[in-house]
Parts: sequence; C-alpha cells; structure tokens
Amino acid sequence: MPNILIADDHDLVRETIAAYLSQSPDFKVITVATLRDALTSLGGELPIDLAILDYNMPGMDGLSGLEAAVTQYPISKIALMSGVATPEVAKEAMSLGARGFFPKSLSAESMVNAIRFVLSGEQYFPFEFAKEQAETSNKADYRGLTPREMETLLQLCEGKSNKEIARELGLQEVTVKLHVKNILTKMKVKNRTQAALLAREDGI
Amino acid sequence: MPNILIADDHDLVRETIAAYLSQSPDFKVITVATLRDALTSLGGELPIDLAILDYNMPGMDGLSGLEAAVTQYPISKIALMSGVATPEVAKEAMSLGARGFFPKSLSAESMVNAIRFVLSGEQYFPFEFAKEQAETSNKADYRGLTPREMETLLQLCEGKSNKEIARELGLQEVTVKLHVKNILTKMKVKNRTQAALLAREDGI
DNA sequence: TAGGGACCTATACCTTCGTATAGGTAATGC
DNA sequence: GCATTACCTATACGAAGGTATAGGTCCCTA
Repeated sequence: MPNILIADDHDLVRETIAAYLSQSPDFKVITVATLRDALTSLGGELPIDLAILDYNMPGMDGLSGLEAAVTQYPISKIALMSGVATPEVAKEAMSLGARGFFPKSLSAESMVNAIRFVLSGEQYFPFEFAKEQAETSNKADYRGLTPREMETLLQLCEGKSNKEIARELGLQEVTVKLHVKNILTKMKVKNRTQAALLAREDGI
Repeated sequence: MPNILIADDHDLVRETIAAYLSQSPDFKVITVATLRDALTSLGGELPIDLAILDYNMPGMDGLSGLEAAVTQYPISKIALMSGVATPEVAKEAMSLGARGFFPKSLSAESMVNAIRFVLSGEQYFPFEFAKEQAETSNKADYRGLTPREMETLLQLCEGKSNKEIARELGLQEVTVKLHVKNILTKMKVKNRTQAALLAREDGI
C-alpha cells in the first residue's frame, strides 16, 4: 500500500485533502505542515512513495525547498501543489525533478487519478492549466496597453528609471516618457509608483 | 438539516472541504466556484443556512462581493473564508455583517465546530489568528526604520507624493523628503518605487 | 490610396524627487 | 552635564519625472 505525504501549512486544506484521499482504501496518507517536517518524514522509517509539497509553505523559499527534497530523497516521488503558481513555476519544478504538478484548481476526482498516475511512474503536468493561465492572464492587452507600453510597464515594475528603461529597450528617454505617460493614463493612476504597485497586484 | 454553501474557485479545496463536511450526516453541502453562482444559489429554491465565501474568488472584488451577499440575502448567514486575508480584512468583514471568518489555517475539526457555532447564531472570529498575525508581522522595527519613517513608508506604499504625505502626516514637504531619503538608504534601494515594491513584497 | 494606429523622436516647460548641508528641539541614558 | 538619537525645519540645486505639442516612419485595412 503506497504511502502518500501531504505537506501544506493550511490545516484545513491539508486535512480535508487527506480525509478525501483516505476514502480510497489503497493508500495511506501522512500529513505535515512545513517543509522541515516533510523532509523529516521523507528521511524517516516509513518509506514515502509520493510527497506532495505546497508551493507556499514555511521553508519552501520558492523552489529551493522542492529542490532540496528532490536531491536528498531521489527514491521518493516528489510533486508540487499550488493554487497560485504560474505555469512557468510548474515547468521549472518539473525540470528540477518534480514528478507532478497539482494546481488546486484540480477537481478532487482528478487529483486522485493524477496521484495514481504519478505513482505508476509517469509525470503529471496538466496542460489545460498552462493554457488556462495563458488565456486569463493574456498579457498582450492588459488594460489596453500596446506591446511596447507593456514592455515599458514590465521595466517600471522593477523600479527602473526612465533612463535605464531607455537603455534596456534601445530607445530615447523621451520615448520612454511618452510610453510611461500613456501607461499612467490607461491605468488611471497618478504616477509610476502607483502603476508599478497596481501592475504587481494584478500579477503583472 | 441545515444547508451549507461552500464557494471557492479552487476545485480541490472546495470539493475536499465539502467531502469532509459531508461526513457529518447532519448537514447538507452545496458547492459553487464563483460569487455569481453563490448568489444564484442563495436566491434559489433551496434555503441556504450558511454560505461560506472564499475571499479570493472570481467576482468577490475585495469585500464588495461579501457585502452584496450580506445585503441581498440577510436571512442566510454569510461567512468569509481565506488563507491570505489579514485580521483587518476579517474585522472589516465582520462589521459588514459576516457571521464568521474562517482562516484556512483552521483544522478541519475546528472548522466543523465553527460551522455549528455559527449555525447556532453566534459570530465566529478566531482571535488566535489575529494575535498570530500581529506577532509575525512585527512592523515596529522593519529594517531599522524609526516610527516616523515607518509611517512615511506606509504612505509611500500607497503611491503618494511627498506633498500628499506631508499633508497626511502634518509635516513640511522637506521633512518628508528627509524621511524618504533615510528609508531608501536603510532599505538599500534607489528610489521610492523600489521601496514601495519591496515593502509590499515583505507584507508592508 | 487614404486613413488610422502603433511607434519613435524632438523641443520645451514645469513639477517632483533626491541629495547635501546646517541648525534647532526634546527625550533618554551614562 | 553631555552624548546620543529621533525628530523637525530651512535653503539650495541638480536629476528625474510628467505634460504638451508637433512631426516623422511603418504597416494594416477599408
């Protein structure tokens, strides 16, 4: 009977998922709330077949927590779970050696199927997720910005000055100023700081 | 038998919570994924005793979604659920008429208890949650800023100009400039935009 | 082929920001 | 008492940001 480790700092999420999985009599579920505890469990007596780590969890520090788990315990299958991570993060995780990526938008039913899939040795990466993200974020026409304005906004979000942006994009400073002005108008904000803040809130 | 509505856009979270709650034979659980659907259900045939709305969900738009639900369906009890919301948001929700606030850090067991509590007519607001947040954020000595600099930084994070900040804090503009300069130095950034961005990343 | 949109540049002007230097008050602690 | 620290203000100046107007090229489409 395969042992599954669920690591998520939200008790509610962790316990309900565990409870749901436990309905299937063919796997045993262990739960922890931090990366530290996850690593301890992976190194413990009980052999863990699959560890599902939450992307946002104390100790994860982006993907470095996942990397640590993958390198330290190559025998166990390590998967990432997240409600907020982008497809880029998911791909990065897979290339680091994760065996699966479970978005929280997955149905409970699909989750169980995906787990069986990974346990059988396959990699699970839902492409609908990648597509969905691409469609919803659709950065091309965020607030009606033109492509060039979008590039400028991205630089703005790094806190760069007009001069730096100009150098980066191969433009004159005046041109950057024009783009910035248009961005402010379209975003209905009063200055570059507010634009950067708002864009970040909207996930760029 | 009380009817409970769970509204959360993450299928995995929603369905597992529903599945967990359904283990208790004394309530019936309905689930939806958007505020729109939640409002439809609240206005439907089946009387909803308690609706639990996720704070981050299509249509919520901060707390205005909650407010809409509370005002349109005052007979049903409306509660808010979130994994990220601050105590301030929770308090605001309660003052808008929410009957409960469920952080996702709640254990599944506590969740059930809290639901019963709210169904019995009480308000549920976990104070440990508020305390925990207050301790972890410890805004007092963020990056060695003095109290006055901290106030200035907060204003900075709203994207305000020096003049606006001066008016807000009852200072001369020069004084604000001084505070801003010190903030930039202490935070090791080059301009106000980067300071605002960094402070936001650090959760203010 | 005429118009419209995205794009780039230029000149000019005013505002805001950031830095430097200097001087003053009040509270705290050795 | 004296040093330290936070705090506030002042003058001044160069750098950066934001607005306005105008003119140019490309490319797409009616």
